[in-house]
Amino acid sequence: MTEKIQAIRGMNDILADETGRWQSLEALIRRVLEQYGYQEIRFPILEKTELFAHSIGETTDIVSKEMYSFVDRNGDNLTLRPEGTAGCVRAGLQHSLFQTGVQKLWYNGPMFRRERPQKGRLRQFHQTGVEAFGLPGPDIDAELILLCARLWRELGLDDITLQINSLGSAAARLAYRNVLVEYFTGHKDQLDEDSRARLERNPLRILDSKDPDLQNLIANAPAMSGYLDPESADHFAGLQELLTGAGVTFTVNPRLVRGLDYYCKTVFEWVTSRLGAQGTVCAGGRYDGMVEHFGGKTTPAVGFALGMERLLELADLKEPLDSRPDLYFIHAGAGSEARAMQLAEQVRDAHPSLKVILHCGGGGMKSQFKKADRSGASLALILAEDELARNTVAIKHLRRDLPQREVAWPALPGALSELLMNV
RNA sequence: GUGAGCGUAGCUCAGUUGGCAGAGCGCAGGAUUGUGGAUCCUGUGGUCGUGGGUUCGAGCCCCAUCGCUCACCCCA
Repeated sequence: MTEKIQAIRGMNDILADETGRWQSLEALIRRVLEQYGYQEIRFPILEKTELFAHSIGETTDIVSKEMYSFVDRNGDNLTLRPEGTAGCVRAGLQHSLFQTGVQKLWYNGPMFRRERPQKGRLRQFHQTGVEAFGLPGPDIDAELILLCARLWRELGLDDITLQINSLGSAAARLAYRNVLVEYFTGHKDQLDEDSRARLERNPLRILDSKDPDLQNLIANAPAMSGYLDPESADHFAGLQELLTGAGVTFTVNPRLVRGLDYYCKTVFEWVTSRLGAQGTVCAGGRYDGMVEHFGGKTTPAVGFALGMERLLELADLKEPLDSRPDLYFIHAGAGSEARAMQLAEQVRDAHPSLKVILHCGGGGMKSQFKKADRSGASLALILAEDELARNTVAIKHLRRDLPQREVAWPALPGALSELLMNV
């Protein structure tokens, strides 16, 4: 047997019976973002590998083992984007967006990471990202968090909790890093294999470990809060004040460090316990150094990303409006098909918002009625020998107990207006 | 990359100590030659994931392999 062709592992199809829920989620998010004055930006799925390596960090798991990278025909190293922030910054830089003051941007689309798929984690997954450039204060951090809180409210999600932390300035982070290395080196015998490797490459991540044997050691580790530079400490205090004032409840989690290297100062994560092992629905933070790092002028920046698949699993979303057709046009007998097609076009001209299915594929009246019923249409239009001879169309109610009518062809659009106004 | 569980019809799943591969749903047709839904009848459906082994005989036992799922790791 020839092997059935299959999608790549972890890259799922979203079929027609699911796209309605996607559309309503996307529409809701778009509406809220526009409410806050954010504008959509679109940038490529493919970028030069160095863009991600230099922003996310060479030693992070994403860059070191999870990227879909390949060599282009001209020798360029290209990578399917594992996240959106880097591409957004690149686009902003390339088009001098950061010269003109504040930019509040959002984007939505597929991201790619070559991990082992599991619940809430795919190799191609979808994120909505929101980024704000040019604002240094905690006010914008708070606005982003309030925006998220509004989304959860609108989605009817009340079991997502907020965790925040501050990583401090680059210098403070470096100082803290040294303290941590010293501490963990002193307890090297207690560390597991992964954590020992991280001691060299990314010691902050040890704080994130879920290994139960390490929890005691981690709990006693020196906390970042003790090493914050004054400016970052003020910023963090300011953020907490704003959140409290806005009535947002949060937990300060001193071990929240996030997996991407570019974060500084504020980091935050919205978490649920309803999703198994992948409980993070939304996460982000401040990355003041990135624009400058790529050659732009010093530009403060904050952003976050939403995991669309994870959100879809949580939210009880309805199909947008009614996906069922309004009319199902049945026709039979010589000459009926061309005439029905003509009439269907006239109905579509007169009523652009109606869904009109013209029966295709032949078959008897009985089977056409069956299909009309299964389509969910509220009305059937019938054009067979009798009607054709009389220059009329019959209109039959499929959902209500009302008598069948017969109207002359020119009167069809008008008759439909009447009927649909009564529905 | 590591570990565990699961692969039988388009879908959901039965399948006894190893003995003729099944049901429901769906789809198609009919009972009713121009009228759907409820009911009844008929039909359509499969290299039992794949390859090997044990056996007179394998969906079932053994080995390998691929795929899916969940978890670790990590992350949205």
